[in-house]
Amino acid sequence: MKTPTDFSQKVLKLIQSIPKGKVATYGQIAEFAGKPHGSRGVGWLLHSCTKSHRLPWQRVLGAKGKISFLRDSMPFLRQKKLLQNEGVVVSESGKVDLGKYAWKKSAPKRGKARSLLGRE
DNA sequence: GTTTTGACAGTAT
DNA sequence: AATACTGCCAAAA
Repeated sequence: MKTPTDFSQKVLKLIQSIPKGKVATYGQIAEFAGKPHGSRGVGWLLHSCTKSHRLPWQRVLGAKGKISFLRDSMPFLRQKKLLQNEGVVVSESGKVDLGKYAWKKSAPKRGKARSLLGRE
């Protein structure tokens, strides 16, 4: 409500809300932000935000927990390394075990009682 | 104000 | 199974 695109703010918030060792997908974030099909806007925002805020885009993977970049891409390797550093096991294909690292939306509402769901 | 792009996802063929 | 097309959103030119 108010300024432009709450969506972006939500997305940003969500990204920053991703705990270490966990990973979220564009679809998840988009859905949490209120746009089940706004994956594009999410990825887009991520890029924009990262440049300005340096968000943990590394924790944001593509669909199915797979990195969107090419396997031989430089960003891909960087991401993979970062994720591994976080404790996330990334396959050579750039796939992450969502069954273990899939991030659960804790509470996009900041300052509100965030129920500790997740619990792996 | 309109057009193009940008780190996607989902469904259909 | 892999590939193509479509749908969606937001920001920059």
